Amino acid sequence: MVEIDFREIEKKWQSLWEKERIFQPEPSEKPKFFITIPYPYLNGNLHAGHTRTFTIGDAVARFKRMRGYNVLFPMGFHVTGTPIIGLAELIQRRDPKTVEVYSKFHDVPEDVLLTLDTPEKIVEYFSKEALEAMRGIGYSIDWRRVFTTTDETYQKFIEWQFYRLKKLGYVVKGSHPVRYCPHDRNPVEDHDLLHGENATVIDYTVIKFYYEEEGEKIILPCATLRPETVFGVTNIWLKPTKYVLARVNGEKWLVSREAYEKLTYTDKEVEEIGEINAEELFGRFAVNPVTQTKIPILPAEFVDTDNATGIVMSVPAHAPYDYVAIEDLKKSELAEKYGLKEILEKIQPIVLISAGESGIPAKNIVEEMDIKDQNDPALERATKLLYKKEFHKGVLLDVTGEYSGMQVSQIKDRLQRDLIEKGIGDIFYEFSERPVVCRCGTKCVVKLVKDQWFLNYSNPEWKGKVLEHLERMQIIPDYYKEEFRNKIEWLKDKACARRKGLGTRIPWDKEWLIESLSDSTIYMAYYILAKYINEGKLKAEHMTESFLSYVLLGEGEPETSLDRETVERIRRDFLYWYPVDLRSSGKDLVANHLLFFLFHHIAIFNQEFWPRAIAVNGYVSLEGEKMSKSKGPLLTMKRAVKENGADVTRLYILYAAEYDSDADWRRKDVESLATHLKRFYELVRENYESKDWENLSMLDRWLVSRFQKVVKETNEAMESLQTRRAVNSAFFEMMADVRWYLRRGGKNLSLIIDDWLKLLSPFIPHVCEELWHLRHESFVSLEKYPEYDESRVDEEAEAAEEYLKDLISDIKEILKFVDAKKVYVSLAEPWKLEVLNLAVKAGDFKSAMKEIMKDERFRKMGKEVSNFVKKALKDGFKLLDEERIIRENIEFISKETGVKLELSDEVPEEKRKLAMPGKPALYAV
RNA sequence: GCGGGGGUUGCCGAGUCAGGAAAAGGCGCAAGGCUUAAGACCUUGUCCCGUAGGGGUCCGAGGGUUCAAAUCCCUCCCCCCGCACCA
Repeated sequence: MVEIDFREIEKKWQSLWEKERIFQPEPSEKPKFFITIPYPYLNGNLHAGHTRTFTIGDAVARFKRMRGYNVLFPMGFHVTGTPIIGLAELIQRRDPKTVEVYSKFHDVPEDVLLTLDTPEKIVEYFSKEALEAMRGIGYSIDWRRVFTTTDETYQKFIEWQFYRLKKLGYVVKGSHPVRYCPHDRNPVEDHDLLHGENATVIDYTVIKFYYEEEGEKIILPCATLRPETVFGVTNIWLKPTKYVLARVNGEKWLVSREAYEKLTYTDKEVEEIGEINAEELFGRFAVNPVTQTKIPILPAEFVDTDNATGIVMSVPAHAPYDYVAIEDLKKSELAEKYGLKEILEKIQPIVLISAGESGIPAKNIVEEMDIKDQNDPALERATKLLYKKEFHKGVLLDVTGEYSGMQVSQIKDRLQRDLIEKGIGDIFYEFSERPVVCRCGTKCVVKLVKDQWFLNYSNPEWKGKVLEHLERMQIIPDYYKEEFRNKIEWLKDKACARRKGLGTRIPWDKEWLIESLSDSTIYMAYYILAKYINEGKLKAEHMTESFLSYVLLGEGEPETSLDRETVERIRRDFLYWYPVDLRSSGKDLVANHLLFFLFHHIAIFNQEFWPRAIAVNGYVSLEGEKMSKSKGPLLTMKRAVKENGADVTRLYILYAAEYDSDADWRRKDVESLATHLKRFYELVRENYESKDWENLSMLDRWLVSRFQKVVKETNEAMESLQTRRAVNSAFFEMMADVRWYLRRGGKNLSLIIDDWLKLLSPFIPHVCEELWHLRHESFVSLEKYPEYDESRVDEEAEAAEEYLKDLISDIKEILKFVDAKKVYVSLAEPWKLEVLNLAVKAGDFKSAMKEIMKDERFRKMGKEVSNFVKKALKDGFKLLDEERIIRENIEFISKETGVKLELSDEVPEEKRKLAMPGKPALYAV
């Protein structure tokens, strides 16, 4: 095979597409299709993951364009947030790991890398690289609309958006808990942690038990994850150690030393005013603020002063720990020491939850598991088991008063709210697992960030609208709709302001920056403005609030220095292009960006401009290994294209996996795919001649018919974004048929080549363009995509060819066992047509089988008959002229099998009996 | 734990919704052809048994429904992803 320089072909067509501006759409009478892919974040080079998502998008864009749509496919660059700043700092410091990863995996030459010591230089470098990479792989992007999220004009757009959201009441103030390092005085992200990456922040309900000292309430803030058990509290546990007495928001609280430290990071005002040894309190009584009952304060070693407040309420009926601790205490000398004997005798567990068992649940499980004392490790398991059971199956009993009859699983939030409203409850944030340690070695705490700006995603009305619109949308693959539904319901308010990073300031509160996912929600509309901005017509000073409200929402009058004609043109562009018809993205964005994308569109735009469809695709691994931007391994888009060529890279990534399943990039497979593409190239070049539609042979009709089925399959697959299925059909399966056609002596391959090139051009546009131009002047990229033409389907030709294949394979099978020179062929006896006639009469498979199975003869070979009938019906059974097929192809069969063939009755009786229509008897001698 | 997805031949993966020849297609491997040779290319084979186109096994495990189950129903096991304020 001749060497083909794919890179040269690719560059040639890329520059011609560019020169002829064929991917720069303007509004027209044609129906539009607006497809967007999330813009990449530029803290590195585009990699195989981007390659997958973007190539899927490009294939769809090209497909839709050829299907007659006016397609807009734009791209921008995302640089807002902290990682680029972090990277600049690492480069300044010449951090060895960073230098290694960026030179080795991101392919940035080391000397160049070291100059990228400011965020601006990083953005400039990587945006140039990204642009080259995307051009080099042949994406049909309209580059007139490119932008960067730090552009002044973009910031105007974001400011407008946030004013809008604020006006709608969707930006609110609040506080929220973050993981925080007291030493660095900063919130800590996952990669800043030494330990505890898996720790989450959980909210304990604090219930303000109290006792009185000289007429003043001293609050014992009990922290619990099960506030409903407050109705079953029999006592309070303190560790026999020193506690801190503190003034907390005006109240006097007793908490552990650790808890006091933690409180100083919350939004509460705290001040230490003394120290109390818990021992002084043992035997004294406190009041349960919910039930008003008096309960004793008792010692327990199992109390962890580093967990929440360090004060625990005891519910022996439902908490195995509490039950066992009371039993232990009865036997311990501590009871004697603190004079608790009498008190302990009186303690009776109070059952308040029914999960369908009798007696005291904690006692039952402790006895069942034979737990001896509070040091028994099985206690942990017992607690989990009981908790789980009661959470899922438990119902609250009458002792819980107004909550009686509620399910345990439903109670927590409501009770927490009620308690806080009554002034007897609070929240204490704590890590789910400890310790959580910062890279600097300091133990992290939960810090409550005050007066933070939030996007109010929990707003039920907003949520409701999003959920409702979701039902109208197309989600690909469809099972992701359920995932979206769940995530929308789960979404809580999101802090949308930051102290640090690149981006836009909150226009009414300039000390805050808008968080980087919050500024990337409706920017698809900005692509429409970007064209005018890049032309130099639209400038930041033109972009007043009223201008943006006018062109994007059609509201009011535009007060702007921009000329009216341009304003109107922008408005018309928006009306034409919006809404987004398809947003195609990696699945990592489902639980964040794609949700925000929906929420913000629904908040800001009129319903007719809400997104129509979302598609989700999976990740890419390298030789089975997970990719990592910051650690490697990584394969850049540029390198993939440089080593394999654009079309091979595209074809591979589209074919490697379907939908959200993950694709694996395997060098060997990619290389072998290159040979397929070369074979295709040669095949077309050698056979691309004028075609003869006049005298079609049966074989030609077969080829044309098979191609129609491929066209149908490919179209269907692309409509649902199944690129793997599409490539498999359009490329691989068609190749197999073409090979058979040529082997059978077909001479008229050109019958399908024009359409075949069109069919493949969304996947491998450069090669297709090159081949297409052997006989045409136009761009294949702009041709009309082939459509299924049923009139060209020829079931008879297909059945005949199938018959031939079967016959050859049968003969070969026999020849494995018999060393013969000649094969006699004898056709089936006519009565066997009965089955077929019955089947054809019945029409569909089910009733056919019912009818046929009534006959004992056929029933005996039920399976065979069923298979036979199925096939006959599926292929639109034609009574084949078997004799003619054999006679016409007798030489081909001989050539394929290496034996002589003869139609003859010399086949022995017992073999002739076995013959079926479509399956003649054979006799080899 | 909650939610979503999945378990098919040496590997990747179709087939499951609408039960009816399991294994399309790709990779890998093997044989033959072509070639000075290698590569590429073409052909064939690749669950087991079989000196006549056949038979058997089989779709994570176990039950059930049916003339017929990878597919429908029940029970169980295992794997992946998300659970956030980070792009």
